[in-house]
Amino acid sequence: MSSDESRPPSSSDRSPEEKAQFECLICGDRAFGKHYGVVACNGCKGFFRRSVWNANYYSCRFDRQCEITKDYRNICRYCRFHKCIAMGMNPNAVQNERDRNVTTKERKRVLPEVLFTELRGDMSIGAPSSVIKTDYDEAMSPVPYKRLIVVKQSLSPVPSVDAHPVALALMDIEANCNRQTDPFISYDEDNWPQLDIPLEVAFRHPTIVADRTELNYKPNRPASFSDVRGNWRRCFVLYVDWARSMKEFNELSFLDQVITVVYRNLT
Amino acid sequence: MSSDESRPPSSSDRSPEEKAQFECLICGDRAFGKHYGVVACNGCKGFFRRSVWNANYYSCRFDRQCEITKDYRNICRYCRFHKCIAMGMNPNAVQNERDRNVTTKERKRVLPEVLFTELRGDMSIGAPSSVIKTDYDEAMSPVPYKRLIVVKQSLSPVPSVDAHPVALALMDIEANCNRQTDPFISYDEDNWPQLDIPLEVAFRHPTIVADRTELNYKPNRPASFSDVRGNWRRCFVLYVDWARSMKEFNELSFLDQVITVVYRNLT
DNA sequence: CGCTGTCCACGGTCCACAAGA
DNA sequence: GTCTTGTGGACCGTGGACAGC
Ligand SMILES: [Zn+2]
Ligand SMILES: [Zn+2]
Ligand SMILES: [Zn+2]
Ligand SMILES: [Zn+2]
Repeated sequence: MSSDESRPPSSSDRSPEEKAQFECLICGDRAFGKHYGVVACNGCKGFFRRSVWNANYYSCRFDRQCEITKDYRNICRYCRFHKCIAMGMNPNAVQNERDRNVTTKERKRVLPEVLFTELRGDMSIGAPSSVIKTDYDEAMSPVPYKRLIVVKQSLSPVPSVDAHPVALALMDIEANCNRQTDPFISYDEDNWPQLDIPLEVAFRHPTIVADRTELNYKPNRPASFSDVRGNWRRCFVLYVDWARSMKEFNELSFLDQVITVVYRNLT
Repeated sequence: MSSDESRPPSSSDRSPEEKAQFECLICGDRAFGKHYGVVACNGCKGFFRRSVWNANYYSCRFDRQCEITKDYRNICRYCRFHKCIAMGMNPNAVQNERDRNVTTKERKRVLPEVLFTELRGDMSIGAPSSVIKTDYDEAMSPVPYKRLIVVKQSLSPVPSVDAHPVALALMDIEANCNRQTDPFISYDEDNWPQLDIPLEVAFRHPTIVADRTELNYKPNRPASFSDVRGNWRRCFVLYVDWARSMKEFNELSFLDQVITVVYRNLT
């Protein structure tokens, strides 16, 4: 996670006067310790937690390169959240809601307890239209925590993307999803970061997984493992775009189910 | 999780690599040994200790049936603490900062041969109003450790609850205390668990002692030993409810004293 | 209202130590 | 003496509450 810092990054002193202070890796504000794996200030800590919890879709009004500093960190939530991820903040470290404390007046918060199904065995899905027919009531079985996990070493044989039904299905998806690209590409194609994030977070912030690079289905060379992984991640974003475009017609939990059906946990 | 570990539940290996792991009886998290008499994880261990120490009143926001699992164990303190008790965690094994030297025998004492009989003939207490008048400065005498002990075998003859002044006094207590019932009854009436807990803990978490079943003072049959014990436990909860309802007017220590005056330790 | 961030209570990991075996 | 076992406690990083914006 964190490379060997010259100093131990744990906030050793809680003594009131001389508490060791560090610099928030996100915004540069002063920090007193690690949060979700990263030396961060309290503001970025709370922001990250709320971002993981709340069902907000962030978008950047500018060119996705907003600089995040102490004074301007609230200008763009999209770029702030992406910097949190880029700096290594771990969404899995965000825990569940806890018991409330007695001192409060009754406050109501609706936490959508999204459950995902576990898909075992082969990834045998058809076109998206057939996926939609999946009975998701049955799929609501209590498997509490699904994650989207992408590791760098792809060891098992991976079928060619071009021949896979997923890829075939993708080609039928709406053309505007296919055409959707991002103006600013943040990931180096040969050096994708590893990911291990809750599927829900990935669904809500798909560009964490991959940038919307231009899609190209024509084969031009034998695919390497890196190619396959990159394609897979790009396809995930494409699927999410597609699913989100039907958001008006479906329940959110249902869409989560669709995503879950498509991508199974690779652990 | 270590599922197939069918070894005796003493954490034999502390060796770094293959330390034997068990499953916390409370939440299912991995555990390395017994805590307070029960195979439990470190989290439940600390939670139980703090619950016995701190002056917190837990309450369940839901229906008192919250499932306690690793991921969701912090959602309801009430149900977590009750599960600790139900699984056999022994509050007496929680030591105090002061008297640290508790013998292992004391810690491992499950439920000794100590007999409880509070409903003896000479327990002449009057109505609660008279109890309030008790000089509690005198009662403040250093009696550090009171226990509420209920064992299953009630051997000595016990007078009928209906004729006892305790029962008579209860009938004068506020009607809303009488009417207070719990939506979910967890104890099987014919199979109460034995109890041996500090009185303070019982005072703070009365539903450990008994559920708030509907009260009925009318005699309809000769009371069995089981009936008397059940009534006594139910009455204890009623008394605690009553005492707590006057919390605004009295010091907590005073209330503890009241309870202590009413129920004395027979160890 | 809704989001932000300060501040605080508490959760859980890890360790020293004490009592037995 | 060593080893096992289970304490309390320090510690850091969680979430909660609430005021401010
Ligand atoms: Zn920051
Ligand atoms: Zn931006
Ligand atoms: Zn546990
Ligand atoms: Zn509960």
